[in-house]
Amino acid sequence: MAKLTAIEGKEPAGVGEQEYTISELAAECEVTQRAIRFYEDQHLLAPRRLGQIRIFSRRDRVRLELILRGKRLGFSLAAIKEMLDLCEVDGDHVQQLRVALDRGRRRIAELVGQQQDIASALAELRELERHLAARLREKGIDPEEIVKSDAA
Amino acid sequence: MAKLTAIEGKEPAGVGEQEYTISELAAECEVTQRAIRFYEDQHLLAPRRLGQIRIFSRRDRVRLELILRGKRLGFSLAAIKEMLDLCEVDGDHVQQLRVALDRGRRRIAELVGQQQDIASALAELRELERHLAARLREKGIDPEEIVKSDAA
DNA sequence: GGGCTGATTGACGTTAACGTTAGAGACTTG
DNA sequence: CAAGTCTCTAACGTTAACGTCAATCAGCCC
Repeated sequence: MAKLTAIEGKEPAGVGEQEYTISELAAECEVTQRAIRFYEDQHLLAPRRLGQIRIFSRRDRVRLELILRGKRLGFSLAAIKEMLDLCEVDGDHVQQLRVALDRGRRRIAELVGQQQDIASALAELRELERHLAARLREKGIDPEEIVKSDAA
Repeated sequence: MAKLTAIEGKEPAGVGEQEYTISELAAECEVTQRAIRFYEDQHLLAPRRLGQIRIFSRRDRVRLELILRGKRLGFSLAAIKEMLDLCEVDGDHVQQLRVALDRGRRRIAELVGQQQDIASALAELRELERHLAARLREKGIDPEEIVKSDAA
């Protein structure tokens, strides 16, 4: 496990400040190491280094989890990066706060638009569903009857 | 306009059944010709041919518009194709109807999931918005004040 | 019959977000 | 000390949905 043992050795004994190797982080967050390295490449993560080896802090882990959440929400990495950077505007520069607020609002507007699009798509699909179910009933067949070979 | 003139010549005089060349269709639907050819390549469209030249019917145009709508809704071309094919299950083969119904329901489930994801993303973003706005007010600044350079 | 326009078929280029070898250190263990 | 494990960088491969030439062919105009 490389130098990690050495590191953990340096720390008194226990959890101290909880750090992770890339494999640990990958396992716990259920991503590949490749993905993690890629995020670092794209400056979404910036773990500290111990020689060559990456050491991830709790903060790094939180960031990664935010990244993954963003992905599940369908955001691009670029967008996620923007939002993360945006969240870290904790300086008291008014201009920065304003820009952040503005971007956030734009994204809200985008999402509201998407919501509406999805809603209308759902309406159409449900219409289609009713149509198909009706046609099956016409043929004296129960639409709820389970069809076999239903696996992934 | 190549053979088109010849074709229109064959038709009595006017609109007859309204057909389009690829450039006309592209212009009216605001897509590139390349995209249209690509959709044909992927079997999402199948215009008739007059020699080499593609001739699009009203039905083709409707299909294209559905494709574009699907795209706006974030569906992949594969998914769109599936749905289009699905909508055209007008044969009375029970098995087909059932499969179509099943797929439709799965997609509905997916979309409902997306809706929820977006809803929670929106909740977070609105939370962030409140936070930022509050911090600006703390500094005695009106969050609604318009920021310049607001263009695209 | 030379040129312009518009259509067609390749076929390579592009972006995003990683996957997948490949080769090479670093460290532990038998 | 050799094997095994974990890590690193480098770099090419992949999918989706077209963009962007390039070369060609067909018809119309003067």
